[in-house]
Amino acid sequence: MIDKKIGLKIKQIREGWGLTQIELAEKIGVSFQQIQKYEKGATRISVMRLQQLSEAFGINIVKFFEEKEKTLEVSDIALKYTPGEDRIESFPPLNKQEITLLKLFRKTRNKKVREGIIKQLRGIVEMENQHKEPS
Amino acid sequence: MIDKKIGLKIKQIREGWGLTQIELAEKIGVSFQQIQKYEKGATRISVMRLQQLSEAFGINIVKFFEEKEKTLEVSDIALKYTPGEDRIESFPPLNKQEITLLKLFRKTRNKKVREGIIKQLRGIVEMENQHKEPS
DNA sequence: AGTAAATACAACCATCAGTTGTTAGACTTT
DNA sequence: AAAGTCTAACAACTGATGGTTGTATTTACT
Repeated sequence: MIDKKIGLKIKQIREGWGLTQIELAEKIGVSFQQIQKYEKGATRISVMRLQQLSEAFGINIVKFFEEKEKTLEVSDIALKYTPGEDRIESFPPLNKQEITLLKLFRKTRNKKVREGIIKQLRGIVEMENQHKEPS
Repeated sequence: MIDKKIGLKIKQIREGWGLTQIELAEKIGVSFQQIQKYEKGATRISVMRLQQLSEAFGINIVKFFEEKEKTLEVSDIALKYTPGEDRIESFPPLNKQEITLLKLFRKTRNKKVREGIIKQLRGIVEMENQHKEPS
């Protein structure tokens, strides 16, 4: 019962952080299938694991026990986001540049443009990696 | 490590409540020897057990994680990720596309690239607006 | 100092946390 | 649209350990 709640919380935070199960698993040193079990509440989570998870996420461990979502203070940034799309509750802390990026990204209502930007970024990242360490 | 801390906490609270290991054990349905292991930190404590213990004691589960009397609070959120930069905690939830964007954006270590992307986006947005409603 | 309690220590056992393997779906690329 | 890649779900297996029982100390009260 409680493991299910915690598991859901883990999943929410992980997705909010933009991590895959695999990435998270590597961070705390278990298989990604085991992460799945945690998220599903299929196995009992030990306090130790919770501790590791909280470190991986960079949050305080008690966050896992907060019942309802500590509502997010949206006010300060105030930009319209399409309220109908599926959104993820928890998210990584953003710096100012990233916020600027997101605000602009959300301003353009052109789907093609957004996809193009992402594709472009993907190409750049790939290029950087190839340049740095050719496997 | 953490199990030892928690175990000590359990012992302290139990003694504070004036319970014997046997009494506590009966309350949560394990042998008193197992309680000993918890208190010594000899076995990993599961979140479920902690939950049961918190109910037996009639306290909130997060009490087990309080370091000292000092209440540690929200401030310690995730600054370890990029120490130095100032980060903002709250932001409207991100959808999947936006998370993809952020992940890519963070992958590129090149400052010029990031600035370029933003500049480009800014231009696009401006163009869109002019095209739609010429003042 | 005897005995009844609470706690500590040890050895064993059965479960289940964690592994590997496979499959299915969601996106990208050609 | 087919092929390749990445992510997540599902299954079967196994070793570690959570949990048990048994015995030995310690503590405390008469």
